[in-house]
Amino acid sequence: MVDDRKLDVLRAIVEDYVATEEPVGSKALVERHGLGVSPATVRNDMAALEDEGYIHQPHTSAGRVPTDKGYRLFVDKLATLKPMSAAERRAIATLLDGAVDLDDVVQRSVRLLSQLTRQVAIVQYPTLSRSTVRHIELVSLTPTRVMVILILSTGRVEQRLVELDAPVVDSDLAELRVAVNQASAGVQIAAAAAALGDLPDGVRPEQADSARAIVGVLTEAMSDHRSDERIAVGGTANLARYGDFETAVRPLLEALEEHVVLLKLLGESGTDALTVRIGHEGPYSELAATSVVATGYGPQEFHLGSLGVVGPTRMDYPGSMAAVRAVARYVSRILDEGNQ
Amino acid sequence: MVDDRKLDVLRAIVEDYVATEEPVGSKALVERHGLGVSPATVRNDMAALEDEGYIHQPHTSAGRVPTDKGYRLFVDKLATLKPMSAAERRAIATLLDGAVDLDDVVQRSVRLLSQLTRQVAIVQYPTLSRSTVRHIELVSLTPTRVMVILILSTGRVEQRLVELDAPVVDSDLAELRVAVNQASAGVQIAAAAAALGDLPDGVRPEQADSARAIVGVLTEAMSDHRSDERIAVGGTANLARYGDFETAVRPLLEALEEHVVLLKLLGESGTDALTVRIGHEGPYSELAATSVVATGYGPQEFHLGSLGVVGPTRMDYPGSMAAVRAVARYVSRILDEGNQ
DNA sequence: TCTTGGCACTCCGGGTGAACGAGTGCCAGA
DNA sequence: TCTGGCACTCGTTCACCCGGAGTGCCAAGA
Repeated sequence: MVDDRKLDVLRAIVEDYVATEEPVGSKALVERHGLGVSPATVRNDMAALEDEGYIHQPHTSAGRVPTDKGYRLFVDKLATLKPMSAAERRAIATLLDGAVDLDDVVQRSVRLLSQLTRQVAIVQYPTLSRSTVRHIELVSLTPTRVMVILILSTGRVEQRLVELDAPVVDSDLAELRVAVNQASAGVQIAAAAAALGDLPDGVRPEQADSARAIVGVLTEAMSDHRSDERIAVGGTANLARYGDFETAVRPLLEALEEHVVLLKLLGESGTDALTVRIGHEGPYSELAATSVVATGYGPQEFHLGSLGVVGPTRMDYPGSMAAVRAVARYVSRILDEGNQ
Repeated sequence: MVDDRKLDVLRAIVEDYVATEEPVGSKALVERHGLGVSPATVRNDMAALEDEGYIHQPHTSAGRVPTDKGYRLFVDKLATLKPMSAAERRAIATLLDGAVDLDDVVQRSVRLLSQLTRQVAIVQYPTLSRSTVRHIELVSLTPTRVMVILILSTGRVEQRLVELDAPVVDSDLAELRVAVNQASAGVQIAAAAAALGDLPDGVRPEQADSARAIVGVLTEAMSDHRSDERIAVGGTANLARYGDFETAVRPLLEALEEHVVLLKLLGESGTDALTVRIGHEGPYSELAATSVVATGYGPQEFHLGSLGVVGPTRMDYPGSMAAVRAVARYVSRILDEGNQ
């Protein structure tokens, strides 16, 4: 049974442990929180909580430390998101409003998130796959060299250089430009890639080769999932605050190098809900000592990417959750504005 | 006086200390290197080297450790660049040749450099300021919205969105496109920005407002030094190998967050020479325990940016220097090819 | 004059053991 | 059901000691 006072005790343990980084004992607990009972009573509750697996004793006659299960209960039942202060809201607004392009939005978000939470922040660039084609531009640099520029609805711009076997004149290029834009403007990129594939058959035979080369590059750029894997990381210096280097810092540092790992951590779930993954709940056993607070972002239920923070299981969940949600909302709003 | 044998002793001390990370004593020295003299002789030499400030004793009755001055002498006089192995050369070639665009070149270079040296690698993106304008493209998205795309000789592409007060028809836009390209194509961007500034006066009055808006955005993009400060960092996980967290790892981790600091570390000197900055020789007293091996890159004496590695003063200088130089050369070559 | 073996000395690092104290579990009484 | 008391556990800290690596110096040899 989990009665109210035991929950209070658990909450107090989590809060104290997060603050002090040291196992917390019964006496300190009643002193620092106003639970109106004696240490002995708290001890009984602690024993019960330990039986049920919510807390754990590093060794006999040490204080208690929350287990992953304990944090989970705390997050699910006990934590109320810390509201952002007015100053923090202002900081978010002014910093993000100053962004000049998509890259800048992402860079600033990472920085912001890591400063707000004093944790390591990760932000996934908006994925290509869900966005639509806004415009395609063909620029002839020399008669046999064409720069292909693909502009997407998220504001992302991809450019590729194409070498043609035969020279192409400007008027032909203009025709092609119209054709590719007709085939793909406003269309989701998977569909656009398919539509473009058929295009070379429809053009005049003299143009077919050039068209094929250009369309080839375009479809490749559209299906290039390399850019789906792009991720920005910030706040690594916050790792310095962690105590145990070997079990907590080193594996995380290694994980941060591997963007594939980070993507998995963020959870490609595609859901926009705020999710908290605690210690062993995550996919990597080496990262059993770290938790992830993440959420999707994107205008109106439209999942473009994820962002979040990673840190030790002993982290300030209410604060991190609030910050992650606030930043995600703001980023979503900005992307929406740029899209109208 | 610094005779030959003393130099040999210094070299041996540096090599051993770098390998073992422990102060090296006279006995171990004669055993591991084939200096044909007795420990006692070596001790005399060590005492002399210490008097001259090249090595240092952490405490009485400990072995010797090179000082910054000692490393400096080692790098200047004693180190011969370790030639890259065939496998390493191949790895550089295949990895970098696979890059699809400028961003990719930079990303791959960081990765490569950090793997080759097992250190933290930093690569500066090619600066705008030294490059020339290859092409400017104006794309009308809606009648009052124009996407301005600036393509530079380095392959960098900058895009900006412009909101016009009055709608502009496609033929006018085409005229403008010709005008801006005539004014700036092939010109270094500082000069191009100046030339563009006069352009709005020369166009038909109806177009003047649109021209002003577009030129404004262009010149802003050209003089935007934000992108000059872009830097890629990789191999942070290699920090985990360092011993002393507080003095070596933490300050470096903090520095890595500050791209301005990194730029200063790389040395905006503008020179293409391979430079080694050892410990206190650098601009930051907090980083007295770290060294930087860096060089500029760019096609034929044309400095586009810098790249290098940072690590503890106790690092493998010959190996790092060779790797940095090899990668810089390869990157330069690739940028040159893309530029023809 | 340089090199070498010998020797006394220094000092770090690791290991041991005792005192301490924080924290616990349990029990009896309110 | 809560509380105060009490015996017990066990990690932490400190002093202390000892071994070993390494040194500086000296006197003798090349």
